[in-house]
Amino acid sequence: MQRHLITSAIPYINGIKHLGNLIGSQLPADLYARYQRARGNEVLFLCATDEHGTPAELAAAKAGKPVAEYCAEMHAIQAEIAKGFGLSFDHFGRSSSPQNHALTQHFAGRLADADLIHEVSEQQVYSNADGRYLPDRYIEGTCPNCGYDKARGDQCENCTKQLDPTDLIEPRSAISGSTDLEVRNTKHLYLRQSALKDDLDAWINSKTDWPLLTTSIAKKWLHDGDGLQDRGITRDLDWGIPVRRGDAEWPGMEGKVFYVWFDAPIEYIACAGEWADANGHADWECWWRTDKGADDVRYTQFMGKDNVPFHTLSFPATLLGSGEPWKMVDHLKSFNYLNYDGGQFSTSQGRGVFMDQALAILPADYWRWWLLSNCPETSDSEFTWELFQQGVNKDLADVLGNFVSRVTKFCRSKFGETVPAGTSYGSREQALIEDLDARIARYVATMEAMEVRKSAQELRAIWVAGNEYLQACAPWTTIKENPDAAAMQIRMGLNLIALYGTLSAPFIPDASAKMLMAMGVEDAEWPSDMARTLTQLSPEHPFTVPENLFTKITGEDTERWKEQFSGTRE
RNA sequence: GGCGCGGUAGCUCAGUUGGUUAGAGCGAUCGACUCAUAAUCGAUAGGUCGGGAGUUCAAGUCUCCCCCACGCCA
Repeated sequence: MQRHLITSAIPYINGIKHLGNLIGSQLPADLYARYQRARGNEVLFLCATDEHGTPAELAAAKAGKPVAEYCAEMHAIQAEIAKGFGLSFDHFGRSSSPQNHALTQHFAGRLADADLIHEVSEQQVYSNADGRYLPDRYIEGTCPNCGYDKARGDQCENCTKQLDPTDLIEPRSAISGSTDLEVRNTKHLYLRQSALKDDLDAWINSKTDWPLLTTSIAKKWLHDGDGLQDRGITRDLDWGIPVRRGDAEWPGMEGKVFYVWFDAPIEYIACAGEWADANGHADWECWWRTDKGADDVRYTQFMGKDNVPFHTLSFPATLLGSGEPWKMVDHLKSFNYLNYDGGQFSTSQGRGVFMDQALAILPADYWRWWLLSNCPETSDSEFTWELFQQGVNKDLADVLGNFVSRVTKFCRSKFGETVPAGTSYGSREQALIEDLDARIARYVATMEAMEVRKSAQELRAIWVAGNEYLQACAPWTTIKENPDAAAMQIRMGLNLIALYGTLSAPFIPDASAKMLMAMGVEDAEWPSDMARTLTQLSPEHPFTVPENLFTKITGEDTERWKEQFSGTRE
């Protein structure tokens, strides 16, 4: 039995994520986790909300709530929606957890001991009216590059130029609007990533089987220009993990917190601690410390391409720099972007379909199937309502749903609601068994390789094989001449439904559960021997005719949704 | 401006280390079937693989130049 540690990039707390976020990490991670569990492997699948930083504070202020309260509420909402999509996290944690506080401070202490952290004096804008520093998005003003008058301290949303707060023309506080600002000197901690450049380079170069997208981004950051740059890991904010050196105070750092990018990936580890505490497991380090049992763990991370630098460089720098035997990622699967109807999905602009809206109009399986079978693996991919309608109707309703329907209804009307006996399997059935053995071997190979689109194609081909079989043996004709042969053919059909229920579960868990329940299969085993699997439902075994598994999406539906989602949210 | 990923049938995409007549699904057309969610199954049509030059016995697949789209950075 293998042990799989699987993490999905942790979504930011300030609002509900859109379908692009979903397919960019959480959904493929869930596919892989469900598949590995189905294969009988031990899986720890972790995700969390990323709760610190300026956007969380601003969103809380906008909602008129204390930031801690806001985050707790948003976490609960995101957790509920994740459940709605069937995301099978073993734990959905929070980067604001006490476990992450302790661990983040621990890492900072270790890094400081290793002389990998240094102090830098820099200029920051202080607001006299607000009585605080104004980092990043807390300050607004006119962009020196394009003249946009609502540019933020970290970036101009209009021309996308990266800015420093001191660059802004006519700066003002984003909190109070006050222009009573002054520039002060303040000290911040920097992680000396540059000192770890060679270690990181060697580590990346050892990953020869990683996607090109992943390694090329990492190598670019390592070698471009002056090479890997040191990064500030502290901020002048109230909301965050207080800067401490392990258990000790950090002189000169009073009132400061760690910057969100530093503590967020550490939450992958802390989340295991949260999981252990929540479930009464004493031992979470067996998943994360190679000196405590994690040396046989295979660790896979899933994320969108924008997250690759943090996962290939910054977080590994934290782990390597600590000098402790932490488990490093074995495989990093990254994704491109899903576009919405010719443009981008956008959280800040409210453009596209958001997770709660998606669940309000259709069940999770519809989205899971379409998103996974069209997931942006090799390049950006496109969501349009027409493509969505086409894919769902053809694949789910016509190929799979209708197969279940035609087999079960034919059986009920001709033989009743128990599996008919009939003759033994003949040469046509033998050929089907061999064909399915080969197809499932390919399905397994692509799933192991995390080739999501190809896996979906193989699975679909397995569904089609059922229709081909049925069409070829035509039990509705056979029954007139040879009822026993027709009974056998339908027995095969029912067994195929049970097989599909097992194989399809990673993609469409709800429909799969319905198939298995209708066939009266209690605990489905992954098929290793097709001849045995396709006789698991023996004569006399009772079954039920399920409701149609999938309802088709109509042209009126897509017209309505296109209209409904054409504007921006809120 | 620099860098990155792409540009393959109407649409969405596969094409391993260069090697027989370039593949799949959808859509289209025709046919079969009638158990089923007007579903299914089969067949056919459709591409000078963005453009040009080069290397090679042989290039969608390697090299160079150019064009286009997207992204990141300055």
